[in-house]
Amino acid sequence: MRDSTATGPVPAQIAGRLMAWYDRHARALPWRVPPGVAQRPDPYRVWLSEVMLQQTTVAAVKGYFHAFTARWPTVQALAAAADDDVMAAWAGLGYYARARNLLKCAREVAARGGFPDTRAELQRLPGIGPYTAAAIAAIAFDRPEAVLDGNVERVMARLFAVETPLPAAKPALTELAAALTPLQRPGDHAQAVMDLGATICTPRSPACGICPVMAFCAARASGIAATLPRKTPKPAKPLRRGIVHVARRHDGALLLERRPARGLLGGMLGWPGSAWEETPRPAPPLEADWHTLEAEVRHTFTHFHLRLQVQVARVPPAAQPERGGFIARQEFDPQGLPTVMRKVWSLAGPALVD
DNA sequence: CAGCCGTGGCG
DNA sequence: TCGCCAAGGCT
Repeated sequence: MRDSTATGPVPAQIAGRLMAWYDRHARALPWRVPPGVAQRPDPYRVWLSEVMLQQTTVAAVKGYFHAFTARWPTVQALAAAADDDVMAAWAGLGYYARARNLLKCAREVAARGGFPDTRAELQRLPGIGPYTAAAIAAIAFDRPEAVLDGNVERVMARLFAVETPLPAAKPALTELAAALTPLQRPGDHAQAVMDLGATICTPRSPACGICPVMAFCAARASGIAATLPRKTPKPAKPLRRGIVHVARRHDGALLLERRPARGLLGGMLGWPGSAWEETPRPAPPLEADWHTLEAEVRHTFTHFHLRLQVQVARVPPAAQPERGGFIARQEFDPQGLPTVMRKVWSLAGPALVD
């Protein structure tokens, strides 16, 4: 539902310019039906791509999208997948709550016989918030819903010279985006604004000279385009430290532990170790002759920097760990680990070679 | 509702 | 090297 439409002369002109530009310059993307093709995209592929694209770049998503759609071509297939297989397939993409919610959502959708086709119903599903619900409704079901993501926020802030910093400006930007959304081809309009933000109206050094709506842009007119949108400064990231333990049994098996379902790296496999805090206390998963590696692993999460000390040990076949379990060398695939754990393996693996 | 939640690329 | 940023959602 919108409280306004693109009926005013200026919004209609802007939307028209955007659509004409999109018809000529739309990027070819694996989940996208090109403009002008009279065919609705598969809601499953729209949903999957939109969830993967949450706070994630197109380049990072492409490979995962191909892997998922090849292995699970339908929402029914994904709904029937094993949890651990989906988590391992998602490994490296980040924000692992998305993968957990993806499975929950797939199972709800499969059980009800398909995706709902309205924004309100879509938003009741796990992992689908205001943005994703609007995007699926507009792109897959041709509903005139306005999407508001980081790209749209930036384009609206500049077009209409909104100087209020985010997140306070969000309601105003939402209204502007809704006022610009046309009743015809709302899905293409949404993708046009996002494409514009991704390729021309970029965060730094926007290419205003080739922008299809330059003539309408208030920020461009006053020379402040590159300074918008304003944002309230974020606090600095603190440094946390940790100690991880990589145990290799004589038969090659490796000691791994599945992390708690919620929280950081929730539900993912990892190496056992200490908590990550200012001054961690060692927490070896079993008694062994631990050897500390010289190099540390450095990694940055959303809200803190991490430095990990890595300890390795070879342990006898009868070793009984207090936490985690041994995984046979042949079943171990570092690609199924989150990136920080892959970094640990890249140091520990060579140190444990026979 | 503000804090939590990954990762990689870029300037 | 470092901070910013990306097709946000959950609690």
